[in-house]
Amino acid sequence: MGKLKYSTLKEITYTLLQLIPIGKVTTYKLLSEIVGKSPRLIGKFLAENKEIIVIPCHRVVKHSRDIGGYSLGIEFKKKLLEIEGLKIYRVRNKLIVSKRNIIDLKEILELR
DNA sequence: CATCGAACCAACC
DNA sequence: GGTTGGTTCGATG
Repeated sequence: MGKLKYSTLKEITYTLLQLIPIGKVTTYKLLSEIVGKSPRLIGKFLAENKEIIVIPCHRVVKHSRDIGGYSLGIEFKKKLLEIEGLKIYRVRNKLIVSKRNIIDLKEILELR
């Protein structure tokens, strides 16, 4: 996805988020590979997300499986994910999601 | 395993 | 031009 403006890329990212099933998460990196921008920028898009309800930005974690950040606090993010059925482990002051819960949207979209 | 620095890229100042 | 993000990766101890 080459020459698109910031606001368009952001909308695309938000649309992709809607495709993540409840009980699954994806990562900043996997999203960045679809959008064609840096994971850092994907994080920025999510941080600017105001529609916390309709746009499920809590379903994005770091590629290291660390739960990552959340504008309403990572404890709340943890709670939301647990409500959706994910198991989250606390490993030495880090919150980790298990690998089988992480999906790559490229597979759903058949982008290969 | 923990810490660190660099790469990342558009917005904002 | 420098700083700033809900990040990542490789190097180092």
